[in-house]
Amino acid sequence: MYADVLVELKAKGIDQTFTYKIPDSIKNTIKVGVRVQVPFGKQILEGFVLKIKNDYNLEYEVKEILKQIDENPILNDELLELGKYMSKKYLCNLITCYQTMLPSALKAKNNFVVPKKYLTYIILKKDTIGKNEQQNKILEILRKNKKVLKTELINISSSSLNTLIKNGYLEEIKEETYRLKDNIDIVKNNINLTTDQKNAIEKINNTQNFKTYLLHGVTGSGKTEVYLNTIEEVIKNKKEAIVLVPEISLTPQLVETFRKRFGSKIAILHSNLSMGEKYDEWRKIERKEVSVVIGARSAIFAPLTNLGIIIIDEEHSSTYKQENNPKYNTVDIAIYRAKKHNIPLVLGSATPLVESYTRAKTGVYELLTLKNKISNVNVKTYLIDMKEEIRNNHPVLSRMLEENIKEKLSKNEQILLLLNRRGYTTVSTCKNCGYTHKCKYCDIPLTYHKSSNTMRCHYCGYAEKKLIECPECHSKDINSYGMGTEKLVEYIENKFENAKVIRMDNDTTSNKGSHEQIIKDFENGKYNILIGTQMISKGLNFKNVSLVGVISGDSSLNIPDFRSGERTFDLLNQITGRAGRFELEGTVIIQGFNINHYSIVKAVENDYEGFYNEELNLRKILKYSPFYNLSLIKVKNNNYELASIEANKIANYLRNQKHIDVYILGPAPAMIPKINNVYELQIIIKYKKSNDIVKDLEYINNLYKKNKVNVDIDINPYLI
DNA sequence: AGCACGCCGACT
DNA sequence: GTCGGCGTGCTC
Repeated sequence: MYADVLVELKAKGIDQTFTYKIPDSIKNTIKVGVRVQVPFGKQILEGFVLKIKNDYNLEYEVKEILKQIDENPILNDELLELGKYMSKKYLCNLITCYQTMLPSALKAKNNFVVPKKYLTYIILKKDTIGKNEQQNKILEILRKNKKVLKTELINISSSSLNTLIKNGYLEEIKEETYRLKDNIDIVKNNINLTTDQKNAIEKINNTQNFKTYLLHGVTGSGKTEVYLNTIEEVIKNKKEAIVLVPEISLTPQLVETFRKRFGSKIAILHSNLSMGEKYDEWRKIERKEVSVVIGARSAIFAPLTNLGIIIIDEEHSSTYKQENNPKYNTVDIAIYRAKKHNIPLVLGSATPLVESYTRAKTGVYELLTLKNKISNVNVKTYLIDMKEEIRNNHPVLSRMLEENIKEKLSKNEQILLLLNRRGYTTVSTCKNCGYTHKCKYCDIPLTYHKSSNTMRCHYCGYAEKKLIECPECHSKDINSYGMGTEKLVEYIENKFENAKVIRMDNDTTSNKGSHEQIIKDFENGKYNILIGTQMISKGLNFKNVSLVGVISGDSSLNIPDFRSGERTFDLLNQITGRAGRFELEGTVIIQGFNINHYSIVKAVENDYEGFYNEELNLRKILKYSPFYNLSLIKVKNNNYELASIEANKIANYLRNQKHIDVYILGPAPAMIPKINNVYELQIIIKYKKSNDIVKDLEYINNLYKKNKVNVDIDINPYLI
């Protein structure tokens, strides 16, 4: 017998299986989907068994499998097939697809030890009479209990314990344990549902076949309650659910709600878990100990075999698109799995993607709308034109925002300030010759970080010392412009003497648990102003917050990306929802230079439909989705000339195909033209019908598999 | 990915 | 002559 094995190497040239002989010792145990260890050239590698067969057609003798690693398949039939689908759809190696579906502990990787955690117990092997008081105490405990944690007995006397073990009366046994313990009291919630909620729940629960619902409801309209109710029904029918959220650590409050409702029936997968913790959660799923999996993007691959529903919360979030290979879109995968299981897929959002809302309007999805449940609290929103304020010598805080901060501080109420830029200053320039301090690997301006006294690149992470003099003209007159969160904190602390400010951005939340700590401290009133990047706009509900200020509400509009309008609308809509969610009267003040843009105006008016119509119109004129598909080809090399030559060849090839309704843009330098010393050129393809273009892309992808110029294709990218 | 092979320049 | 630089190709 022989096996086709897909080895762990992810080089573009090795996207194929290799045949090995199955030794007699594992003939009866080997299965498709298990990992095996194989010789490969001079190395030893791990790989997945994809096929077992009786013969092979190679003119030479094949090598033998060295050993079988897993008793049971790591990849079940559904995941095996899903990997092949992804590999084809996203033009990515099969092995990379399988590896991304699995937690690190289960990926094919030779010499990687599974991080198991054991608890050591002591059992009574042969009863005896103790030689002293301590020994008798230990023996007495073991006569009452079959097995006792070793640590408990060590507390009595470690030497007596060791003696008893040494003489064979007691035995040490190790048992694998889960790292995350849940002792959760399930709270039965008898919330009165609105008519909208009841209607949505009924529709979803009565779904007999695959169907996608778009659950459209503003913040506070009770989408979570719909999720919880439909999942309860799924569990009642002995089926399972996957719930996806953009980033678990940013939505601790939502996760808490789920834990309270489903207790230990739930597995939580997120990026802050250690490798061992992830492995444990995965095993709970495999062993059918849980029926609900909640997690970020990759939780869509949870190996549940009896799915009853898939829910994707905040479906518009860009985190659902993976930026590295395989560049999959989670919604595509969810649709694939929901079809396989013939079940409903629920996409929830207050601000759906224009594409999704269009699908709902055209009947591809079914639209379920939740109207605002919370009796309209007092929230007043103001747009401030900063051009006017600068003239009045108020370049950072408008007069109105300053007044309001003063007032809320005096009333002992809390304030959120959003500034979507971290660091201290954003650009450092020589006043004498105009030299700008840039990253030597990426060619973009470095941001000064005062807390670490370094200049940092926000793209590659490179850091160096602050310039004392200009490297070009040796002038010492270096000027720093722009304002990031670090500087805003300082500014506010100087301006308001009773301000207790805490900052929340990527720099202050990199340690495990620090995010939660900041939220807790702010909630408990240790601080009265929370300054942060867009991180503070999602999912947080603070009872005492009565003022939300957006320092630069139009900054996200300046990003040259066709979704920037959508992102701005989402960001402002979200942050606006942070004020006045409870009894307090809320004020929202949005500052900007371009405050008449429809994304800002409609966000303030909380008018999704209005925003959608404007945006759709623009997408039509500019030939973007949902009217056109988009694909992005990136050509990368550390030699610009070489990259440019190949990029032009590719663009010419595509143009020569002369497909109808296809537009080829470029090649042009990518938004960040050089990252880590590698130059990037991009070609954008806009097209109506996928078939022809997909064939061309497959051809190009194959052509460049062995080329030193790296060609990277992204089907329907989020960012361009 | 890692390793052998081979072709070319620099040097004991 | 020989050592070693790395570009190229192969691994069941």
